[in-house]
Amino acid sequence: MVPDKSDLPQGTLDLLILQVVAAGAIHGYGLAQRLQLISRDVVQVPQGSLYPALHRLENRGLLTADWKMSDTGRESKFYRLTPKGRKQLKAEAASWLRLTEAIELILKPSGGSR
Amino acid sequence: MVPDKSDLPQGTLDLLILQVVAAGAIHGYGLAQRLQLISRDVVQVPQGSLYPALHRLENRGLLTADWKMSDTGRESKFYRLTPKGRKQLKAEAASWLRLTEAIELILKPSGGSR
DNA sequence: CCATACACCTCGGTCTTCTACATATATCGC
DNA sequence: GCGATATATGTAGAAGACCGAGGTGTATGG
Repeated sequence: MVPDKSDLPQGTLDLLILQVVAAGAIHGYGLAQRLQLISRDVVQVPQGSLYPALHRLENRGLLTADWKMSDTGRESKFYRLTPKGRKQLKAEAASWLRLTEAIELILKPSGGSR
Repeated sequence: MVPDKSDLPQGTLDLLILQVVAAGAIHGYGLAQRLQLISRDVVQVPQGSLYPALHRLENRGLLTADWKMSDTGRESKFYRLTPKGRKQLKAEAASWLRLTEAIELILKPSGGSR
């Protein structure tokens, strides 16, 4: 029994999507499964969050998509990173790291500078 | 020159406030300064986020406040944790840890189980 | 007396996220 | 053949968090 699924803070979903898509073209449904698998059920993306997020990223020019047959014989939309998306992924990953380190400083009091 | 201030993902502000208040009664203005100091300018809480957040936490019964003189001679509202707030802090800190670990798994591909 | 730092507050817009609903195809068991 | 389930996509509406901009007032230093 996994503790509980935690809702994602805003912005992090974009980062996770970009990261998974960076590993290879994938369709939305599979992406959600993959996130859940890798995170050991901690990250569970509801469809009502997933698809709007994908459309946002596509509209912002970070992803491109084309319809193909999935290996189950159904039509699905495969997403790939654009160069702009790759750049954005880099920026967001760095930003995430900077933020988590800062929060770590606050959560674990140590050398509280002065 | 610090890279750039990053906007806080929703929910994390509550966690940070609870954590700082847990270290001792403090007023809003000082709390914002303290967060900025400890995080080395990464976390900068605008007042338009700060005060609504404090009111939310107070309404939810996680904080209590009373007016006192600050050491500069002005009236200010000093916040303290309630028992409920302490419990909530624990829960949110654990949740944050679980989430960051899960995201780490996604961001740094390694043993991607199967 | 004026600017700055301290200290509080609200309003309105923007954005994300989630719940719920809606649609369609392939496959498996019966 | 038929119904249930898994696959796969999507929209609509509501809730909520965050932030920019604005507003109030006091103390202090020049």
